[in-house]
Amino acid sequence: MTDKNRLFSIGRLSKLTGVHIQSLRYYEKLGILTPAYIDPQSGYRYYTFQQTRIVEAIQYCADLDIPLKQFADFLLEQDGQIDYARLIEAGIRMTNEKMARIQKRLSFLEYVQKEIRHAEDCRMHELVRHRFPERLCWTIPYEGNQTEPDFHRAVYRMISDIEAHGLRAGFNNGQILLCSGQETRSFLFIDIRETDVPEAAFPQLITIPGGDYLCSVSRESGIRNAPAVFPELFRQDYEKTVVEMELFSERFHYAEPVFEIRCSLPV
Amino acid sequence: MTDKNRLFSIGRLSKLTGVHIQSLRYYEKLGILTPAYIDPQSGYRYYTFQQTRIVEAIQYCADLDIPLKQFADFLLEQDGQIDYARLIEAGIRMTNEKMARIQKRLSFLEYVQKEIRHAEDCRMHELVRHRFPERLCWTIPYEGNQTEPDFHRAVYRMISDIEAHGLRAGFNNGQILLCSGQETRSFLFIDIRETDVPEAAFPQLITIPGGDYLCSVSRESGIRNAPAVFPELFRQDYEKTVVEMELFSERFHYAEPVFEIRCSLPV
DNA sequence: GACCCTCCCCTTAGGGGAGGGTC
DNA sequence: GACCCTCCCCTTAGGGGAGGGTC
Repeated sequence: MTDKNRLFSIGRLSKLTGVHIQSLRYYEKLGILTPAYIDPQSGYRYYTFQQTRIVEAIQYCADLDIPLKQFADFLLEQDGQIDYARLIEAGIRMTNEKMARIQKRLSFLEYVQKEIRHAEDCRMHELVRHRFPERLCWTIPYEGNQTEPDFHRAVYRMISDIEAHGLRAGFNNGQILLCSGQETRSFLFIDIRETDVPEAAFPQLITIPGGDYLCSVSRESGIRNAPAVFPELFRQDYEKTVVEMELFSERFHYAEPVFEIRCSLPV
Repeated sequence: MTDKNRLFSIGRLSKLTGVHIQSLRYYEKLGILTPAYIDPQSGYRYYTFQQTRIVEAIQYCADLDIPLKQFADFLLEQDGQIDYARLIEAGIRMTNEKMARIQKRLSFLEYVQKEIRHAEDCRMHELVRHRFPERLCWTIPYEGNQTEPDFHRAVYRMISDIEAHGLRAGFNNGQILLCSGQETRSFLFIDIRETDVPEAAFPQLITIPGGDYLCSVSRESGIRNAPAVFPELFRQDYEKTVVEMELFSERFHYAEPVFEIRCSLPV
């Protein structure tokens, strides 16, 4: 009935397209590639040369992580036609979106890499000068240091607060000291992931100013020792921001955290 | 024995990190996130605050499609440490590779989109002038047209030949006519995917020259009619390349293919 | 002898329960 | 009452067979 000279067996189609035989059978199962003819005796599948196009198109989808079931949307009503224009259009759109997502992750990785290099730097030298961007943080008043049992309870409470206010906690947390004249206020902080929240939205939000800081490493947590760590800076009278965080580390054991203390320089 | 105040239940860790409880249990199963403490009575899992870092790192891997089992490679021998430097380095490398792959696919999609637009153009107008890049093709001498049963057999033979010579067939195939003076040679062709193969590598390889072509659409295959399709060009005496291919189509049914015939213009 | 068939089990990174103890 | 436990079954796009007919 059918001119088998013009048809290809599944193995030949596989060779033609470079797609595995099992995949072709799987496409049939999904209903997106029906053989042109199936021998009723042997069950052998036969395909037309033109069906190579459909196989290619399916490959694009798989490559682009378009779910194959969705591929049926690109087959026009009349049997066998592919709406290439829409398929390609969707493909280009999804590819661009994916590129943007990956680009974002890449920037993040590069940011963390910078953090690591800074940490290395801090361990190598007594005092390191480094420029930091400003950072929006959620805070609560806190005295004491980061090794007391209270610290974890307070951090957990802050996280709950942040979530309760519809924000998301970031990766950085620690203590801040805001020193202006005789007055010194001490806080715990966690940075906020959203960048488009205005500082004025909640009274708990504080912006840690960007700019140059002097950094020093310590095995012990104690932000109140800042004047002893940075005597020259504390001899000068200006509004200081002091930050203490656990040092980003790929070297030291978590059970023995290392702390970094930073003090803003006069502008 | 353990100070539970400093530990987080699985639900709290889940909230802290934004990772599902099931995922955390799955990570334990894989051996990449062992709870700091498991209550022997209840089986409840407890985690330290520091383990949030490990969860984050696992998330980077999952995001980057790094197999999670491989994540163990980034945990240093001494329990609990993450080799962030290597992890980030691998992450950046893999991300860049992925970007390159996606970029390649995007260029391909854009190429196909151009093909579609050209096809549209051809259907709208009697004659279309279009510039094509040169293309390396595998050929065999062939008379007759693309609707004869011989055509498919010949195409299949060509594909086998191409594979046998270690090359890969591309998506374009059809007929070429090389007209120089009185002499006219007729071939079947399939384009070659590799771009760095020299034409001289095999006698079957022919480069279809790039440049401006006049294009016309026909419901029937018949490259030998070229003089009737392009009478003005055939009145002029220059070396012509005539190409006939199935028109790239998202409109017409495969059972009724449409053909495009192209003739190179004088330089 | 190479090709093709139909089962059937396995992979990754979890998601969605059911049924039953625990904080 | 909210939280956590252990099974158990399901997902995508196939890969790798076993055992048995077909070109």
